[in-house]
Amino acid sequence: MKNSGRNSRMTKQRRLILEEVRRMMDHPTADEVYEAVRKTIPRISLGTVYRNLDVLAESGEIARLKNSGNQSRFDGDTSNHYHVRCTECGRIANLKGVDVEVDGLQLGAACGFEVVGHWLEFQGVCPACKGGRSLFENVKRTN
Amino acid sequence: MKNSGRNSRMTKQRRLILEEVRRMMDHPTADEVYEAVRKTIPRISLGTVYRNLDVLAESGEIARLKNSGNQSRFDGDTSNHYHVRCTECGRIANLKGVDVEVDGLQLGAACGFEVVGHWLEFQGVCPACKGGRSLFENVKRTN
DNA sequence: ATACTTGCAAATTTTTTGCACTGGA
DNA sequence: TCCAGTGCAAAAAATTTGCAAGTAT
Repeated sequence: MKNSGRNSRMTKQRRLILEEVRRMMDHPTADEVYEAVRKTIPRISLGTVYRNLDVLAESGEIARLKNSGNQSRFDGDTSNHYHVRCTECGRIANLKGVDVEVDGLQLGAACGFEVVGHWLEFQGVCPACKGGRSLFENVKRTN
Repeated sequence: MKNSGRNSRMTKQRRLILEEVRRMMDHPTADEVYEAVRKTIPRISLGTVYRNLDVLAESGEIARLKNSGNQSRFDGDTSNHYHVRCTECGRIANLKGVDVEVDGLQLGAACGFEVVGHWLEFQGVCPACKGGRSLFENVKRTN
């Protein structure tokens, strides 16, 4: 909806932000992206990061994750996959090789909407949070 | 996690907030709930509304919806159902009678998490946004 | 050259919190 | 009675925006 009909320019800020979001596999927040890109462009502003994350999400080059908190998280991997979120620490992991068949027409008949997509996310307890004595105690915890 | 092991009291503010969220079928934001309860308790504070929405969501009496924007929305209907969100106007509708079978163990094996639940939401275009000339032109638009 | 983009700062929006007082169980 | 809950106000957190200067195309 934003930026419609206009040209967009690949500035070095935008390119770096895109690269960083793609490199960071932990679904970073805007602030985490800001901290990351600052290492390369120290004078970049947080506003620029927000503006570019919006543009990139709008154009589909990155994905904005849904969340029940108040901080957006982004994913540089836009290939078809779902996520699992740890209910204990909030960590998000990718879940590939799983898909849900959606009969859009049937759903549309049920609700009156023209269904164009869906969002599926799982909740669970990650290996690190399952307990110190588990088989997964060697998994690094980031918080 | 919050309020664990302690007593909670059903004050008239908390009861009213719960009633209003249950009555409002349009998945209101905290501010919309505030405006609604103010008609009955004019001196209630926004902080109280936030605190109670948190408590009620924590105890499972209402649900906090996931979203990709920056304002939490709540649902007073905690029965098992999914949502459809309009990509044009943001309106959210309930979708009952649809369910997804989740093989938690198989998923767990795929990602290492102990899967305990899931969130599924559909995106679509609502009747009112499908266009003025559609069969749905008589559906009320709220924005 | 044009107009999209940036850095900076200020402003907005949304949510949280400290504190003294109140009231539910 | 007693401590969770409230109103109020201030603060914090998250995001957006106005503007003059910079830069991709």
